[in-house]
Parts: sequence; C-alpha cells; structure tokens
Amino acid sequence: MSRGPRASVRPGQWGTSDDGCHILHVDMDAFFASVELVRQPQLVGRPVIVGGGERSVVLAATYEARAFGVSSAMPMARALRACPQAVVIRPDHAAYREASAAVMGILRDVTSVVEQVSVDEAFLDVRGARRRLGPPSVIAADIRSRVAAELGLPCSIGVASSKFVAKIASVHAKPDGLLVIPAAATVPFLRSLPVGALWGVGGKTEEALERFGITTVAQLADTDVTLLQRVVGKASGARLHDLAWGRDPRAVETTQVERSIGAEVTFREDSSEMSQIEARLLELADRCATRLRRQGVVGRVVSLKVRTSDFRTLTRSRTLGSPTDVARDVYLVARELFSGVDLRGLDVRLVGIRVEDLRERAGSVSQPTLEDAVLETSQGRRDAEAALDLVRGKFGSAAISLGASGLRRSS
DNA sequence: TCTGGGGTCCTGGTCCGT
DNA sequence: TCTGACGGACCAGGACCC
Repeated sequence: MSRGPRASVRPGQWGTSDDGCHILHVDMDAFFASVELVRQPQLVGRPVIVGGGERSVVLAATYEARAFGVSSAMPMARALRACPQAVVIRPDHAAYREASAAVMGILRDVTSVVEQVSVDEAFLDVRGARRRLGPPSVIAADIRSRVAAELGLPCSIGVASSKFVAKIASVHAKPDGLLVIPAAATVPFLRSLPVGALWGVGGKTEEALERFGITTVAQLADTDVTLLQRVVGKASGARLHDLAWGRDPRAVETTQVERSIGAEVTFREDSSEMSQIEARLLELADRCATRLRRQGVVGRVVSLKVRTSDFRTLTRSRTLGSPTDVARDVYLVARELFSGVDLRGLDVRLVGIRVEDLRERAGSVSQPTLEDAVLETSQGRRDAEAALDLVRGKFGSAAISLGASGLRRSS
C-alpha cells in the first residue's frame, strides 16, 4: 500500500542486468481489496473500496475505483462522492492477516532472509538462494507467479542493490509488475525522480525543500548537506542526502523488536462525556495490556493521545516507576494524564493510549508501589487479567471484559 | 475536503545532576 | 555559595510510513 509519488518508468528503461541486485521488495497490489476480490469474484472489474464508516478513510481501493480519483487514506465521504457507484466493503483484518501469512509463507520458501515490513510488504535478501533458484529477476518472477497461482493475488516486485531503491522500484512496477534497477543505474534512476519519492519526504518536508528550490532528487543530491540539515534537521538532512546518492547500507533484518504497543479510537460523534471517555480509555488500556502480555513484554512509559474536535492532537506521557503489562495500571495513568489536558472547552474526537519503552517481562524488575500496599499486589491484578486472557482465548474476546467498577480506586 | 489506526523516528524544550 | 557548561532523562509535538 505504498503511497509515494512516481515518475513514468518503462520496464527495462534502466537496463536489465541484475548483477549485485540481491534485494527484492515485494509489495501486494491494493492488498485488502484484492483479498476481497478473491473472496467475492463477482466483484472483479468493478470499483471496490475497503473502508469503514463515514468518519473513516479508504484502506484500499481497486484500480477501477482509483480511476475515479479514489486513493488510500482519502476520507470515505470524499471517496464516495468521487465514485458513488463503488462497492464498499468493511475491512476484515483477520482475513487479511491470514492472506498475509500465506504470502509470507511463499516468500520464506525462497529464502529465510525475509523482513516483513507490514501486512502487505516484505524485503528479501536472495543472495543465498541464487545457486538454487537462479538470478534475482528470475526469483522475483517466480514469486509473482506463485502468489498469483496459489493465492490469486497480484503483487509488484522491485529488484535492486539496496532496500530503499528496491522499494522505489516496486512502486514504479505497479500494478502487477516487476522492475529491476541495475546497480550501475541506481543514481541516474534516483535523479529522475521527484523529491517526494525519497523515504521520509512527505508533504511538509516537500514544501520546506521547495522553498529552497529543491523539487527533484537530482537537485537534492547536488545541494550541500549542511544546507539540507538546516532545512529539515540534522539527522534527516544527512539521511536524505545519502538516499539521493543511493547510499543505504541497511541490511534485511529477519527479527524486529517492537518499541511500543498502542490502540486508539475515534468516537462516532465528538464527546465531552467523561464516563464515555473513561470507558474508552479502559478499553484501550485493556487492549494494550492484553497485547503486552501476549508478547511477553512490559512497558515503562504510558502515553496518552487526545484529538479535539478542531483536529488538534495533544499528547501527554508519563514514565512509570516500574514497567507494567497490567491494564489497570495503564488505565489509571492514562486517566490521570487525561485529567491534566486542557481541552479549551472543546469536545474529544479521538483518544489513544500507547505503552512505550518495552522490554522482556522476564528480565524486568517490578517494584511494589504504595498503591500495591494500600490495595492489592500488582502481581495479583496481573494474575486476574491473565485469567481474562485465558477466558478470551477459549470463548472469544467479546466473552468478558474489564469493568470500570473493578478498577476504581478505593481512595 | 475534512481527515483511521497501527507504528517509528526526530526535534526542541525543560529539568536535574555533575 | 553561586554560576555556567554540559549531558542525560524526560516530555510534548510533529512528520512520516503503511
């Protein structure tokens, strides 16, 4: 579901040699929509939008819908105005996860060096597979054939000498294509692109660069790095300059460490009702804590996000004395942080909770708090919530939930 | 036009200890 | 005891990605 800007590129325009091009970027085309077309083949050829209700945005759209100007991340209301005849399907994330696992299974047949970036894309380092399966471009073509034949899903693949260039190549290969950027053509290829094609250049950075007359990767590459650093910051400036010259030493990482776990929700209607907001905070804390326990991690920072009816986003965070995976702990901190937010009389549109600074639960030391002494032990609360996990595992997540009454402080 | 939900990373400000 | 420099931790916010 890449959204980067593109230039017009013909297959083979930059050459066909895949020497030194050991990185593949596999990107599923309109993934959620494609999965729905497999499930409902009668919709093939029709404009289909996967998205939620009026206040949500487009998650995926078929190319037939895109022809009407519909694009991912567009507000649903606007998408439906652009394409009123579109078939709208509510997202079924479980189905997409299942399809994603099947795709990743095919990729891991090719090589064990697979880095799954998101539900619909992955990097592969195919150096170790060359002798067995052939050159990278042949491997890429085989992957596309297998994914199409076994799962009925289209994907595009970029083949290049680095992750960043492979990623851009897959964007330019869409839809349902394959693009090789030979190592020797890397810099000329990059120089042909608009600056927004670079990873890390979104709307704001593009505007900032444009003020200095930088609209293409070529212009950025030729700009003094210290000037870039003044415009977009020290770290970003150096990184963008490196990328513009095709310098991207990142390896394909097979293990990824999660740095935070969070959940957020947008109210159907903006609200100022404290009981409603607190109920949502409790749900979110429960969702975060459940995932923390499932992954065997605890977090030391609780961060609250509040979006007001004027679309202003505020964040507040607090570092805990000891890390936690207990919903009650997370909820109480989030509620306290919320009480300190100045809403300026506005209603709340969204609330979110994120638990950060994660570490292995086994290795963490949990210090008893004063509250533990007054109420019950943190371990006791954790045990109770772990019991809920078991019930949910057996009867489904809707079977039981934390109640606000059980979490109320006794003070 | 009217903006989801899951994340990561960076920057700048403040506070505190040395 | 006061002052300033410096670095690290923490915090809030912004930008970006899928």
